[in-house]
Amino acid sequence: MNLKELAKHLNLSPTTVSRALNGYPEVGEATRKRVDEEARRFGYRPNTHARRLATGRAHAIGYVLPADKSLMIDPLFSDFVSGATDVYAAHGFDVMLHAGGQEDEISVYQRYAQGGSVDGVVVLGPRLRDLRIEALNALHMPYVVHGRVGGLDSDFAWLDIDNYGAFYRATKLLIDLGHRRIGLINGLEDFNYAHDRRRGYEVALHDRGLKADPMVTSSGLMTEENGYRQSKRILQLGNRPTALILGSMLLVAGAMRAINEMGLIIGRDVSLIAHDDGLPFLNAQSLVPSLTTTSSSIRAAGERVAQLLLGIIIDPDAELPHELWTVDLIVRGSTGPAP
Amino acid sequence: MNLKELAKHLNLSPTTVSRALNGYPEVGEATRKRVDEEARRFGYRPNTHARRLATGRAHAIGYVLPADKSLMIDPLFSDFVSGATDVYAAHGFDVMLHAGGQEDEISVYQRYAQGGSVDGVVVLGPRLRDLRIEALNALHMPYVVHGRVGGLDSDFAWLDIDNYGAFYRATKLLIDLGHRRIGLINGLEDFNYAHDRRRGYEVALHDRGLKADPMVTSSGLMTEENGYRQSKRILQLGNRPTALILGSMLLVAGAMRAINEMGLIIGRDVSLIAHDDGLPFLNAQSLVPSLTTTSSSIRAAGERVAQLLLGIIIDPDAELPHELWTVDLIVRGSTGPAP
DNA sequence: TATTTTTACCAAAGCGCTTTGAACAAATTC
DNA sequence: GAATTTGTTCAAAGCGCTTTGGTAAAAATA
Repeated sequence: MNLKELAKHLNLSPTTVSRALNGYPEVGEATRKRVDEEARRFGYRPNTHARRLATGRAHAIGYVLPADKSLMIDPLFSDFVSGATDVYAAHGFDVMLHAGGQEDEISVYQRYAQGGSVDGVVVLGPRLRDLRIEALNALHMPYVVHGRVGGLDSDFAWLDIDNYGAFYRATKLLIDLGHRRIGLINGLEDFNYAHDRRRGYEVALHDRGLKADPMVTSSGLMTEENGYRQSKRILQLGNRPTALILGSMLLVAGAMRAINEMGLIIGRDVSLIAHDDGLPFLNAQSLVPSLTTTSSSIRAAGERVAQLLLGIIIDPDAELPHELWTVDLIVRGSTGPAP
Repeated sequence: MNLKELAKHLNLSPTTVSRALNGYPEVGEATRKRVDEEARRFGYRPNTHARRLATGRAHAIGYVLPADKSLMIDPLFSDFVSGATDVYAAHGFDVMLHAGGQEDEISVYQRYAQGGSVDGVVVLGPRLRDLRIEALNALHMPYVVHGRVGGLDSDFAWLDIDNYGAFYRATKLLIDLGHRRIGLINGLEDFNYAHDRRRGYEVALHDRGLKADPMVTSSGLMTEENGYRQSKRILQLGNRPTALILGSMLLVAGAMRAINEMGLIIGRDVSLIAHDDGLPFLNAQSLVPSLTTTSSSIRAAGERVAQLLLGIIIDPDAELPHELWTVDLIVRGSTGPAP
């Protein structure tokens, strides 16, 4: 069942039916109701591609995951996007996904732009110097960055959490508890978020007259295994830290394993603070002892990014949004006074 | 730059240019080369929607995640789909994603079908009785199920791993090692894969004259927390099992926490076998002791499902594929003789 | 040389929708 | 009562591509 058939069935022109369904004012109330009813009765849906061709709008958003599998933003992605698809669907937008392929992200963007496949994209996991931003600008493709990119002159739309502030406060909390030697098990510091976190950590130490010892920090993949390895390495040092700050719950899983294995007690021998993205499968509160965290819902961020992106697509003249979310520091049982 | 402009620039008709680019035979070698070169030079890409409207093919595949967040197939999804997008891209297909929305899956399928948005869908996480299959049949929408659905008369395309066999062999291995009381921490048994695993477990026990004690089994979300809770509950029983079989690595993370907390030694006091989907962030081999697993790459499965789906889309008359993958039982350090 | 086949190209129709410009009737204003 | 405005409707063009049904020139056949 297509528009023409529906129109013929209703004894109306396709024009009128199209307008009735799309809520244009120049159509009588009676006919509008009649059209709506029959359309529903026949289960009529306009052909997506015809509509897109006619309007010039793709009504789709692109999510392109990095080609390099080792970058591992994966475990977060499902949650990040699951909040978003509902927002898009409410506006009649689809989500197109390209994940971990051979083709690099910028090529995918070019393909999207030239084929008119999407009206905008979400940029995930921005690096310190990220070529994607300038590529997207050149393509005139609307986008919102989840995170920020340093060292760029041009303005761009972003939503980020205050990674700097979060780790600053986490470090400060530990210092206030008497810890003087604090380890950091960070994500890959090529990523802006991890870079910001380290800065927060270092500045907090410096503000209290302490200095960061590279021996007790690390930057790497946020896997359970790496959490285990790094925390073990750091806690086996002669002058071992009394506290660790970790970039993700997966790192914590590994760290707890190492700590248990070494016979140390969390919250007594070694305090732990980690960043918690609110992933449903790894709960900070239910750990024993429950975990002190810097918390921010990645799902909520995904949802909000979707709204922001729709905003700049619908009104291209609107100012580019910048949102910096403060991060909750939730003190639970894994942090205690320095031994 | 569109076809017409490119054609004018080349002093050719749009017809010829289109045919040249799409590899049709009725075009001279010299002109073909000329067209290809100029197209590349101008970065010409056919408009996706125009092509789709003209051909009647969406050149897109739909992935619809369950609306119910509690079902938690999420942590696997990124990996499952990341293997697939490359396969699709190689055939010029896009991936459309709808995740965790208010709208139930069948409604999304209807929307896809009526709007012609996708040429096929992948059905994820099939339940014991799954209404999606019949809905898709009614819509004449090609699909491949990752997993199987019981109790259906109609034939359908699927790729599944041998969950029954995997847990049968895992259980048998433990029995052979002298274990007589073996716990099972399973996924939600509303899912077919978890149902099959329990069957494998129960039949293996039965074959050796043992019977499953409901007290030492559980069926629930595959979260770290649930792994912790259930293993703790089961291991605190008066007559405690000497081995546990677990449905996922996340459950293992929780179980290890419980086991450490109770002062038990893995591989000595309690043996562990878990199913490993090969998620990059949680590595079975690197645990201490390394974990005995039933292993199957969810990424490889995702890739293969993509190939199968493309197969039945490209040739609708082809027979519906059914692939049952055997699961590797990899014996490592977490399994030992019963104490 | 005359006829058929092949090769290389093109004009035009069509995919299903939206949107522009026009038309007609009814309601309002002068 | 004539002129204008308003409210509803429609015919037709157009979005950018593919594809059908040609045609003219070149090559092969008779």
